[in-house]
Amino acid sequence: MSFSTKGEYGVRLMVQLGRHFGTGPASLAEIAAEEDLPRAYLEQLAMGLRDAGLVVSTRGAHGGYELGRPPSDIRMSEVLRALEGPIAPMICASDDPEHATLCDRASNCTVNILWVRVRDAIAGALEGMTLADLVPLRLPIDLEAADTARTLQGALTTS
Amino acid sequence: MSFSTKGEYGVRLMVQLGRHFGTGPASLAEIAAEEDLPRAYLEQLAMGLRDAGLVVSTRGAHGGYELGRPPSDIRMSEVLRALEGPIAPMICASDDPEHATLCDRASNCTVNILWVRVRDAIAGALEGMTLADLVPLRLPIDLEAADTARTLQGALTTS
DNA sequence: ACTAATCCCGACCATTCCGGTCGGATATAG
DNA sequence: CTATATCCGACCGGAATGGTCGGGATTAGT
Repeated sequence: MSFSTKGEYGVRLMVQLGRHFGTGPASLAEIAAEEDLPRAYLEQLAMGLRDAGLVVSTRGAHGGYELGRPPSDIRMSEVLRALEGPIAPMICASDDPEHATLCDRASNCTVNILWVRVRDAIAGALEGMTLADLVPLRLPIDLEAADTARTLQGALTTS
Repeated sequence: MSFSTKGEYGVRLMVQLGRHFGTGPASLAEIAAEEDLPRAYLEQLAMGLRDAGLVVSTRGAHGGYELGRPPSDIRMSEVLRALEGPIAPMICASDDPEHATLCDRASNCTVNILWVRVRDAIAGALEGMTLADLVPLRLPIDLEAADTARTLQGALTTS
């Protein structure tokens, strides 16, 4: 169970764009250096994010990418959907109705409800965070988040 | 974002074993036929589940596999960990402390908290279900589960 | 003892996916 | 005109993984 590195790199790209927010377009070369990621590969990801409307591109000299909206207005669920497609821990439990393929053995398939629950859990976690939560370098929010995570986990394991 | 088919097939295997619970060992050939899965491949999965102590094997004629514990005593988190290894949406956010590799750029990495939250959400969802929830063919519990899922989703999207 | 059924297990194959590269077209600032 | 960007399709190599094969060990029934 894991996200692809497309997701990882893409999120890191978005975070950097978040840090540059308001200062005009940032070139991919710049960001590739900051995050130590392959520039050519970031191009692919940036184009996907642009097609999803999350990012605006400016071509030519002094061009680059910038966020289309303030970071606090970008839910992480949107970001990962743009990068990795519909959230679907299993083919038969996809976000996207278009993409969902019914179990061919729907009669026997009681398993589906498991994947659906997992999917909703993931979607919920992603829905609950915005890019703004990830932009700051390290602030009190770090500890705070760790705390809430810990209490959440506690609540779950004791239930 | 998805589980491997190892997870899918393995869960279906476990569900079948759950249905055979109490009636002695079930052969893989039998289960392969019931679920229309490749028998040779199920062997690999069954052995992993056996090593994890979730199933017990009996060799020889009329042998097979059976659950080591009643279905209601088997958390789905255990099953998927046995099948797919530690729950880790990202390498830097693994369940297993052994397996976790720290971000090399821990200073910059505010992203980690995102993956940790997702991981906890997944683990929570899996922890909250047992094999017994998946065994019944289709009973009232189906509708009930669908209902709770729907309300859960509602709670999440409105939060 | 013989046989059939079954797990056990390692070696192996084939393919798909995906991270990543390259090269060139297009656009723009200076 | 040139330097700097994005843009975009074609391509590559390797890893992961779904899946197969064959043979050995073990046991039940006869």
